[in-house]
Amino acid sequence: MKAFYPKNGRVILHVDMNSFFASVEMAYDPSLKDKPLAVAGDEEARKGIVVTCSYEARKYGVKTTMPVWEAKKLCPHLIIKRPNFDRYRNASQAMFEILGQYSDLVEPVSIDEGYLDITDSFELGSPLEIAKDIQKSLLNQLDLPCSIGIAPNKFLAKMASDMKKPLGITVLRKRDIAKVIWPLPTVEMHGIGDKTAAKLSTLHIHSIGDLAKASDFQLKAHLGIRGLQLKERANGIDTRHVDPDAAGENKSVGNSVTLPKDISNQSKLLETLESLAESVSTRLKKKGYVTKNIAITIRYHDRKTISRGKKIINPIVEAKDIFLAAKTLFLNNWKGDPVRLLGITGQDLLDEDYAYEQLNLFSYEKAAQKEPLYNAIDKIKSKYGTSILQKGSDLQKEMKQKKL
DNA sequence: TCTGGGGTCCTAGGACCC
DNA sequence: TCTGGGGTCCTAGGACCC
Repeated sequence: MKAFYPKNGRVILHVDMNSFFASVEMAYDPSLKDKPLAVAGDEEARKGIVVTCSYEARKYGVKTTMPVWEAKKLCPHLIIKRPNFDRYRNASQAMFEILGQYSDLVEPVSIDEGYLDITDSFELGSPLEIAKDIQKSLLNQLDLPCSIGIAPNKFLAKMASDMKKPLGITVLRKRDIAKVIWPLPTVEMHGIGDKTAAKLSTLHIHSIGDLAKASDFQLKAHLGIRGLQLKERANGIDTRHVDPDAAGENKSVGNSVTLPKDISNQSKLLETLESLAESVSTRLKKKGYVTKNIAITIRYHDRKTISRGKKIINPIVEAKDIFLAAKTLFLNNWKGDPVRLLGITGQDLLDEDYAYEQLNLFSYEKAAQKEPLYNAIDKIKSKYGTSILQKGSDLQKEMKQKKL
């Protein structure tokens, strides 16, 4: 096991829960076990899409994102369950608690997968022993199956966890890359989707091995710097660290709904925006953010989707403020066509604590007590008025200019 | 009979400034 | 007639992932 890995190298696990939502439903109701099960939304409300399905259902060709009517055609006795996200979040939390017992370096990637850096967990056993133990714990304690990849970096660990499902454990060493990874078509690579695969095809790059040997010049010309990064990955190079703090911070918070029917009635659409503003506000508050940028999404009858956003000087979080911003954007951009989906997203998030600090820092009372720094602030205050919280960033700029 | 909802990252063009 | 070149910020869209 010492030979497993070069000095100064790392041992990274990628833990990927198998058909997570369906597995959680089965753990919750064991009578569903060994049956073809799909978690999907309501067809009547135009949300009839398979979100996840059991391996039993996959045998019939049922796949994620497949419309329910199509899935039922392939598998007439398919059992459909509505998604229950609270249930999945709870299961996810329990899962990460278990992972945390094996390393301090756990990075959640999504609700059902995460990376562990177990380089310093050698006292718990060899990497393979640790992986087996994790898999067993998740199965025994939560009744949830997973696949695990073991590799010297994140990319290879991710590729490895994909290779045996369900309940697989795959070790992928650098020296295995040419034999195991290179024969795969490019679209199998994490980070390459249909569009990029098609583009690569026109360059006569079909397998991951082709990509690994492709010319930098050509890749850069057609895919930009991303092309060069993909080539590195294809060669098994990935220097990203497992960062336990990476998750938990949001860059944006948004909600969207597909309407049960296309709507062109303005007041009905505004009602929808209002309720979206409510949920975005609630979620921002729960996560402790305020936002400086509101964007709306409109999808039309023909699925053409546009987004329109606007930076806001004064950070907001209240539903009425979010609604006002969204409403303005909507009325400025909507020409009356039937709408299929509406969404609101807060991007450019700011910690509410930070915003609160700004309030304290610039509050008149505190400022007045401190000389001479705050004399200048006083002047700025009289210029900007009393809504200090909102003007925090402007004040900061001005203070910077005055070298305060 | 089609085609959800939550995100992240990257790019390209225009405005604006020096 | 001719009309630089960076740098930054903002906006919109696209690709990808689960």
